[in-house]
Amino acid sequence: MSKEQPTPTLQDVATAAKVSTATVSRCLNFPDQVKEKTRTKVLKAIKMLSYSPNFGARAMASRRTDTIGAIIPTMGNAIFARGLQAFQDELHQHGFTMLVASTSYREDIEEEQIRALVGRGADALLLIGHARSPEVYRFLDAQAVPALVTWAFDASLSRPSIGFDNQKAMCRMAKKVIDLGHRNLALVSAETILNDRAKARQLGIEDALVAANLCAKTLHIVKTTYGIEEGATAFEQVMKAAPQTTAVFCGNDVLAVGALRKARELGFRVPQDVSIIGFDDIELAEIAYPAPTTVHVPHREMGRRAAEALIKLLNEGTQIEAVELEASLVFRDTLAPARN
Amino acid sequence: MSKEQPTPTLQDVATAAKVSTATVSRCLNFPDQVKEKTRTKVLKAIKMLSYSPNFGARAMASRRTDTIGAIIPTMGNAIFARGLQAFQDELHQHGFTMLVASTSYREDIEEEQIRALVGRGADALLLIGHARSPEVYRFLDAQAVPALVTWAFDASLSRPSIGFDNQKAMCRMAKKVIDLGHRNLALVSAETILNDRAKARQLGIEDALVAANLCAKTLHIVKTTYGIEEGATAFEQVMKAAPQTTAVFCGNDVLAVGALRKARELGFRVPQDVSIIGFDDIELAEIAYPAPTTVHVPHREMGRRAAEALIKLLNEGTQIEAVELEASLVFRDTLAPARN
DNA sequence: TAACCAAATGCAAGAGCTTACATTTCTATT
DNA sequence: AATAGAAATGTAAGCTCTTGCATTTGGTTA
Repeated sequence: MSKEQPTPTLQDVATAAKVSTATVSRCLNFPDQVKEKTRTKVLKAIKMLSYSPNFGARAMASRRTDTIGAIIPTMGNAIFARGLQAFQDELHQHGFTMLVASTSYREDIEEEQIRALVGRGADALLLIGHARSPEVYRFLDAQAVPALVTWAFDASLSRPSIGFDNQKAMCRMAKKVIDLGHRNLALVSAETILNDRAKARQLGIEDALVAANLCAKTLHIVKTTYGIEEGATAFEQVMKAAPQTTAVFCGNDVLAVGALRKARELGFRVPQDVSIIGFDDIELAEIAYPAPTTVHVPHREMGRRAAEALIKLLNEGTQIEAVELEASLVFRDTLAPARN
Repeated sequence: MSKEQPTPTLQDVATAAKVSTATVSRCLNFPDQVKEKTRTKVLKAIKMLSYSPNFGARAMASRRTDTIGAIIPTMGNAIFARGLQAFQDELHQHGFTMLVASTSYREDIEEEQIRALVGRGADALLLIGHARSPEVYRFLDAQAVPALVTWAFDASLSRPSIGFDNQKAMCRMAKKVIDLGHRNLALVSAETILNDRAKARQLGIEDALVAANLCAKTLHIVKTTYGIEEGATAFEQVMKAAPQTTAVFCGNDVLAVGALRKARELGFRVPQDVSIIGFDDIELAEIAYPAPTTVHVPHREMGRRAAEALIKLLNEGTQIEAVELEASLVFRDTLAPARN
């Protein structure tokens, strides 16, 4: 290890600049409280020693970190990336830092990461979806760390969320599909136990079926994990188990793109033989061929607004107010009237 | 603000459990040094108070954080995501935490992020590419924070890196392309000033040209920023400015996919009219149509190895040894012999 | 020139944890 | 039953900063 020469501290800088630690500290935090000449001296010492403040000590002494944590299911794809980037940009502009952690869609890891970020002094947290154990929320309350839920919106919950109504959006899409004559619907979905967005999307389709006087039970559901390959496999399963299917909904675009590829491989013409519908409208969707019909999620807007709300809360104590954004339907080339 | 009830501290737990703070601390860090009965008592108090250790304080007292920082250009796409995920998985298995920050390919932000992560107590850093100012390296040295470079490999540099030789890999690919009769090559590339990977890839093509007794100057280069749309636009520019081009290299798959789409839109048949070659072999490449020929980068392997090396360095003081991995050429459907 | 006041700086008390060392409590041995 | 030695627990110093309050400096004014 190279821990020989200890890293320089505030004290070292103070000594080198022949001032007190308080002055150095003020130099860093409130530059205009210190005289030009002193400041120059201190800055020189800092540069000379390559000093960098110890964040932990600072956080402890000042009781704030200007850090906001974001905990997302995965960074392995673009679903959250775009919104997160917007979130980060907004934070950065206001002098906040973002810390990201991912959970691989696992509840235990999420809890671990929440604790890790809180322990690291995150002043607030960005969370995806509402579904998590009450204990986690209790913990957040005990630590007095505000948490904002995004990628979902549910006015019935007391926790504020900034997002859109997954169920309503998917229901609208499903109604269109049903209008086009489709009666044998299938859904390739992520596990819905811990994923309220996936669950809501499923319910949305079922709502549409019921609204059209069809039986919700007729929706053929295949659960799978996340990934293009998984989407492909699931599509094959669907068509094997329910060959009469004319429209396959996918819980997200990644699955949809996999399904699309497999459809082509299996010789299905899309959309003539079978329609495929995605969700999210991520970059992937732009380049898939044929271009997938999907539900556009206002990622950037969501990220930006979430950051805005959190910053306001932290700086001014303004309570977060829930915001429902609109998801829109994007009709491209993978949806057509049902065959025959 | 809800900062009224202060968050519980070690001391609070100690009081609640009627033991000393030392015992609580040991309960958390060396559970088997404390008697079963005491531990139960303490754990109960912890749960009751929803206590969570303050990371900063712990780091300060114990002088280590078990945290490794990763600084990548962007999380907006899959290029770094996969390798990072592998990196993270490996770290997690060994009890380390990863902190990610992104730079939007900007040098000033990178420096800021390096300071932020070091300040936050990262025990080590993962960096992408070699290109950065000597001052940054001086800073890292002064702070005694080891940094490992990946996504690039250059044996001539003293800093160890774990990656592959971008130049060599691209050169191999370019040779194949030239062998297929292509003489009018173009390259759509990211800005190369601050991006040594992009630069190396360009040099690789030029090497191949020279090796084939062609003039390196004949390579028509269009610089652009990152993105599918940007790739599309750049492709159009290329074909407008140099219509005789028969093979378009792209600095990465994202650009390639954009180029591919635009080619289709403009009525070019790929690969009959024009060949398009990507780099990275990310997920995107799997679903693009036609499937792009590209250079496969061993992302996961790179991430895993980097984590391994860093952990060994931190735990055992073993110096990092540079590792050159092999990138492989993946021939798919967007490369064919030059027309006429 | 004395007196006053604001601006600049210094002093020292924490902030929440770990850990070396000291002390107490058990267990096992005689 | 007494006691050595191990195991468990406690005490308190120290990690690096920030900040309220005290002190010094220096410029104005009378």
